[in-house]
Amino acid sequence: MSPRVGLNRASVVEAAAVLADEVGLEGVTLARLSSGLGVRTPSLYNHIGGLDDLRRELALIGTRELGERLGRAAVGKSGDEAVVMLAGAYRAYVAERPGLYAASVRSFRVSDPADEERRAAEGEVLGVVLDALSGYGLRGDDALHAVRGLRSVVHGFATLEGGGGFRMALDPDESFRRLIAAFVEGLKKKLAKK
Amino acid sequence: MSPRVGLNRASVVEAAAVLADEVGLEGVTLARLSSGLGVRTPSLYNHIGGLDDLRRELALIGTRELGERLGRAAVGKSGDEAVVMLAGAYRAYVAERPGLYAASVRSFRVSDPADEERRAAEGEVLGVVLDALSGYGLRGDDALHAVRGLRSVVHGFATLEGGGGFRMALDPDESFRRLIAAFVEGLKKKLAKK
DNA sequence: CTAAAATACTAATATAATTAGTTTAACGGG
DNA sequence: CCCGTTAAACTAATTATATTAGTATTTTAG
Repeated sequence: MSPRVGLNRASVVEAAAVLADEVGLEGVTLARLSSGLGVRTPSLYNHIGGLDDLRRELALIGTRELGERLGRAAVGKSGDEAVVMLAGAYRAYVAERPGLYAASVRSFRVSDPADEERRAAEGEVLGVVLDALSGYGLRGDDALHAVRGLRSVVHGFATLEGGGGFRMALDPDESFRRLIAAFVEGLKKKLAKK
Repeated sequence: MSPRVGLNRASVVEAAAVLADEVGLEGVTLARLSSGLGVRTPSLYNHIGGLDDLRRELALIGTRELGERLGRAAVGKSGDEAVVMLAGAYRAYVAERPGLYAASVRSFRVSDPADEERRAAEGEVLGVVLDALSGYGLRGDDALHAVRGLRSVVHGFATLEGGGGFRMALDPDESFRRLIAAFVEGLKKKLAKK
């Protein structure tokens, strides 16, 4: 139809991100993507290296966006409030951009341990959470255990929720509020003593 | 080569389960499966309805096996000990049969809400966890919120761990121990008062 | 204005799922 | 024991996907 549709790497990746959020990460095929962009499939190879490259880019965007959201949510907060805000922002991001989040979760440590960009992006996220937990006086490994715990809690809840894992009848907001409250409480009690 | 290899539905599904644990759920293709079984791909259709049917079967087995493990882990226990054993058994199952667990997580509520077998299997799991939490005196919605919380915590940790989401340096057993301890502590503190 | 680079294309290959239709082994009733 | 039905394997063909190679054409740079 049209010579020169005007694609570039950024627009292709952005379209893929939208698609991922709409139909799930598994639903992102080059055929579907190219069709939506009004182009034949091989034309995408002028802008991306292939499906793996595209997925890596989605993962990177997902991790970075998550880091930004968390950073903004925690700014100026400390202690329990910081954790609650962080958790809420994390959950909200998973709900808003499920495809990008799913891409970000596939760890580069499996696919390509030498990927420094992804390592750095994850390091950013870790830093934000460590900062938010600084008010509890945790040091070294204690802080890292706490970060793992918080991430597990929120990731677990958000992915089960997004995947339809909860029966509808019970308000998920309330479940989440209680879960975070319990974690915060346990953090203070347990990590103080051990 | 050989007429009558001697397949049946159970043996095909079992081979698929082994494959899923080895190469991941996404790696389970009918081509790979049939090749491993010494048969041409279309022959599998004599035993299963197709890839969707196979995945549903894996999900069902995963949910049921998880339920059995949890039931055995919690038997005779109560209170904190029951929760700790439950959590440990859950995490161990995810580590041992990651493919089956991944299949079980894809909720039937999305793919086929009318699937009564899967609903029942998930109900079994829920029942086991509710029983284990009975010692905390939680009733009705309070108990359901607590189950959601516990499941989120353990699912989150186990899937992040299995997906390579943790940096190697820090002992995951210790992270897990602390997380469950914190959750249990928070459960008592927070769910008593609200 | 022209040469080079970039972008889109067609054509072709390989893998995968699925359906249709065929062959043949196994098994049960006479 | 034989024959016919059933079940389990097969080949062939269709559709969808990713990917590579090679071509044409538009845009851009000098």
